[in-house]
Amino acid sequence: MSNNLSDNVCFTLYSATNALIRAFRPILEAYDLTYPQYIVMHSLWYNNQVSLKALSHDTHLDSGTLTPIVKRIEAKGLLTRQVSNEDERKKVISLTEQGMQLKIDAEELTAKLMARSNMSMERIELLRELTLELHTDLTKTDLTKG
Amino acid sequence: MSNNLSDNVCFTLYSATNALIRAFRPILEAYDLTYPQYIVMHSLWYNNQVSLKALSHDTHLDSGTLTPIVKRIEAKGLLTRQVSNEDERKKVISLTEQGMQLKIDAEELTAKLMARSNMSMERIELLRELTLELHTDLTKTDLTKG
DNA sequence: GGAAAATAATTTGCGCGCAAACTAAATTGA
DNA sequence: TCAATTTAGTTTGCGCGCAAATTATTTTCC
Repeated sequence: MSNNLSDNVCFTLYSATNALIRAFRPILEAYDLTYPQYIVMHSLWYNNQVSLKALSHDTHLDSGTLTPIVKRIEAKGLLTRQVSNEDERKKVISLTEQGMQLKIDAEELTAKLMARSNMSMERIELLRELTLELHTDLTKTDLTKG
Repeated sequence: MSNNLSDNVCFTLYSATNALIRAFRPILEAYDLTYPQYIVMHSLWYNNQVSLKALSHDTHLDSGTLTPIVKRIEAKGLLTRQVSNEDERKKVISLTEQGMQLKIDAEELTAKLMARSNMSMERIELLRELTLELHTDLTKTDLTKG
């Protein structure tokens, strides 16, 4: 007998994510990055010189989304895209010196943001586990069996 | 010492939401609605004849986002927008007969989707509470005090 | 070896999400 | 009263997110 949007987990998840990205924006603006661009940089800081496909797998962003994001980061001079020698379909995405130097202590940045919420570490960790579980389940059942 | 994106609650939240909207898409396509459009309809099904501002408050979507969404739903013939008599700045958004008839048993639709995950009811409810808490905290601390 | 299928990345089109600028109407207050 | 301020909604510009179509390269397998 739910008649309230906030009774709906899809809606609360959706709203919380929008609020989180919104709260992240001014923090990331200091680094001239959007949140998806930050995700890509974060991925590369720990896994440099990868193909777009590998980056797509790690960031959970599809190639059609990723191509323009990577191009924009390239335009800022933080990475380069070169055709692979072994396989000319592939592009090797590599951080520039500037891109490596931008490496932000990622945990600190997240911690800084999450400190704005009054949630305990335990509840934040619980949220992380639940959303990870949901994502895994939803992408597993993409066999359109439902 | 996190070096993995999935260790980051922001990322897991972001990915889970994208996956959820993606999974919702084919289900909502049968009703010719996007997820944000569905949110607006859901709000109106339980709270008809409201201003854009009231709709904005209920859906957590800002007016600049809402105006084009509402216009698109209007184009489908599911609602009307009329200038208010009392206050000519305001618009009264009202469901049409067709819009009311579209009313989907909202809980069933969400349940149908969440059934695709293997999460228990308890964990889904926990996720709802945590995301609701996070949203509340983040919008409360928008006093740019951080 | 070469046609067919698979794979990697790009492009196109559309609908958000939102900050910022704008228009128009209502309210405030000297 | 009427100028200044506030409020409601729209518009603009930009960056996603993604499905679908496209291009180019590689692999498969006869």
